[in-house]
Amino acid sequence: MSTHASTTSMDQSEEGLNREDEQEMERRSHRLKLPEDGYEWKKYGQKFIKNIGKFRSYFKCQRENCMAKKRAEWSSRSDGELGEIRIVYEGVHSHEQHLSSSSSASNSLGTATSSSNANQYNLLTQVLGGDHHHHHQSTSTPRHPHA
DNA sequence: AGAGTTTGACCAGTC
DNA sequence: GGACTGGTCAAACTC
Ligand SMILES: [Zn+2]
Repeated sequence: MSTHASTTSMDQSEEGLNREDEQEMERRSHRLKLPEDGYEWKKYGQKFIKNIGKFRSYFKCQRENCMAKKRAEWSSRSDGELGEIRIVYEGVHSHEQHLSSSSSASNSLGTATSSSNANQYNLLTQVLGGDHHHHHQSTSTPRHPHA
């Protein structure tokens, strides 16, 4: 038996998508898109804050000379329905934002830079356990200027 | 191939 | 001193 017959069975060398792969891909295709703010961010962490029952993602500006950070927070919904996403900016940018609203979608070559993959992140849960004490700290609650 | 993303583990601060 | 939380890093994975 054995005798690796040339391409064995589950060889995903180049073209061989298994159901699991497709499932994974499909799962991955469901990502949360954050509103573009004109800056490029790199996600470096995500955690679930059980205290508030919300997810929190951590982003950092991609500029080498920029240390601005961004924090995205949203409620956890098992229905797949996300509440409102609150974005908190920390630090200041030492550069002007380059990405802008209009003038995007322009590619001489069809490099498919489509804005489809602008800001897509996967939602997952991190288990946090233990709720005993309560802490009171000025939870900055930014209010909107106006509804 | 590379950049960007994902996820668990680690660290620090707090009580 | 231990326990818990929030924040960050790094390896692994994806595209
Ligand atoms: Zn910046």
